[in-house]
Amino acid sequence: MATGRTHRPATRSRGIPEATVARLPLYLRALTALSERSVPTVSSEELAAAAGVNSAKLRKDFSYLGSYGTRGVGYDVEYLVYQISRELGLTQDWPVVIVGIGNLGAALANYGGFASRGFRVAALIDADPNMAGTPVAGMPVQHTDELEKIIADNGVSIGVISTPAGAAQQVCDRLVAAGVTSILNFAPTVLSVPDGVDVRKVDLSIELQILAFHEQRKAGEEAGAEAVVADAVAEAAAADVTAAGSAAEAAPTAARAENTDRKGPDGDVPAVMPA
Amino acid sequence: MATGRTHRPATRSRGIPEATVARLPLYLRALTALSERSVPTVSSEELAAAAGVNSAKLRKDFSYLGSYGTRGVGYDVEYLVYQISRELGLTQDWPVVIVGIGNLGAALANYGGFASRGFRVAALIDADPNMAGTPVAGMPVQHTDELEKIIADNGVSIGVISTPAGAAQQVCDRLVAAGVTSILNFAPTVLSVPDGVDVRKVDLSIELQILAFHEQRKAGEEAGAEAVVADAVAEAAAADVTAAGSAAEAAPTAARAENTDRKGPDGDVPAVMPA
DNA sequence: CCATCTTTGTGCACGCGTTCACAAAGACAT
DNA sequence: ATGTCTTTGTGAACGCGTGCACAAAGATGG
Repeated sequence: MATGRTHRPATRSRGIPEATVARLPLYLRALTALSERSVPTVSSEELAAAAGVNSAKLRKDFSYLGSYGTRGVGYDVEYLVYQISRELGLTQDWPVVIVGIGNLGAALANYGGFASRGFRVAALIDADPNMAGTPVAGMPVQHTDELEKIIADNGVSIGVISTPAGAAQQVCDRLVAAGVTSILNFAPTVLSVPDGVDVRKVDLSIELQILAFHEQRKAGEEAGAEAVVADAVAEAAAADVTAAGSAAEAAPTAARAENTDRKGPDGDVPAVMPA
Repeated sequence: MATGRTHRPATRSRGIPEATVARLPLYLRALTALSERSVPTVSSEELAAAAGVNSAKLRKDFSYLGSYGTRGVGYDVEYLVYQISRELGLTQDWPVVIVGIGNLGAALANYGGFASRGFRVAALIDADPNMAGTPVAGMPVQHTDELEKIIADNGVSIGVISTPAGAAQQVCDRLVAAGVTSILNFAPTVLSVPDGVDVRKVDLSIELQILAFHEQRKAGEEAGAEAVVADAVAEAAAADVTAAGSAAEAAPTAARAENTDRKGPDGDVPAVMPA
């Protein structure tokens, strides 16, 4: 059992900060695009713009990899592509299994971004016997019973879980027992894994919820609470930060602009509301 | 404002740290599960374990929302569910459009996690005329031409982009022009948006690349790096992952269509091109 | 009503990540 | 060669996030 401990001791990596590692794929993509356009060199400023980050951050990130730039010129695109690929371990071929071939699993199987980056889908696995043999993305789906054998035969160390939440932990346990040490989890569940196994989580609904939070904040700043008329967004250059009266939202009485704006900096206290 | 400008003002949200907001959905999920099991109260320790975080962190997170706990007892599950839902803006209904109904778009349309959390798929939009009318997830796909009208009619403020990379920026521009102010982007591209618009990115291949990095590090550590010393590894079984030439080892039957050399299926060419 | 026990809420310290600003390094022109 | 100009690489400051440790608050039992 042993729940809990799902976190990573992580950052013990050889010098390279976790935040930097997370950005390397971003740089790599931008560099690949430049490479395809036969651009020979690129400055930190240009590359940073293409990757959507700060140039100083980019330079510092690269400094962890070594001094691959030339002052006064910039970075050699091809060379940098190679260095980052090597650092990320993409110069080798990573066999990957996808477990749970529903809509999402099928989407992942068809996703081109994998094959083009050193990943190879070694097998598609599903628990539904009726799916066995069905071709998805030009590859027959195999039954869960074969899981251990598939992993052993292909030397798979990375697994993708796109099953329903209820099956995720069980699948995870089997993957780990079979030798998988890195898992990308799409199921909305917290997975428990032993030390030494990395888990990364992608949760679609969480991302949306975070957006909703900001959206609500934006709407609240500008007008009342309720989703009044879907008014065309006028230039809300108001630029003020009226502390949202979120507490008052319980009583949605149209949009009261007047509504006091006392309380400047401090957070708004819920005040009432019986405990 | 031209292009560029991808940075976000970030934590300008008066009060609740961004990191905390990102965890609220996690707590909410755990609490919902408890609620369904009719658990009346929960301690920070228990809830933290269920959510996979540190209990101190959880308490601090909740402290930003207010003092909703009872010392010596814990938190009232139902009450906390309500408070977090309200804070995240999930007590209202958020109409969402999904643009790009390929494999991934279809998966998103079918994803139950949306409807159960205050999100409602208002429309599915695709540029392919042949898809128009085709039912996906019990809803007819509509053509891109209808985009502006759909957004206006439904008061949509959140858009999901699951198109190929090449079309993403264009779709994004249209969404924003039509009034969308929050975007969840699945296309492997950096989107440029004006201030006031939030963009969150979910990139499948980036996550895998990060895993590959750690995987490589693990393998390298164990094998003793480049040390020439002929170490007699007893448990060499797990080390075979490092074998670089393992590509030919499996050689699955299915011919992998065309080579991935030139242009990746995801086509990450366009990207940015300022000036 | 008091003592004890449980659990929250938070002050504080620490470390990571970000950003600024600038000296060093090299290209390039003269 | 020398000066100028561009761009890298990084020292240092700052801010955010995390986790510890503990006092305050309230429940519970006598």
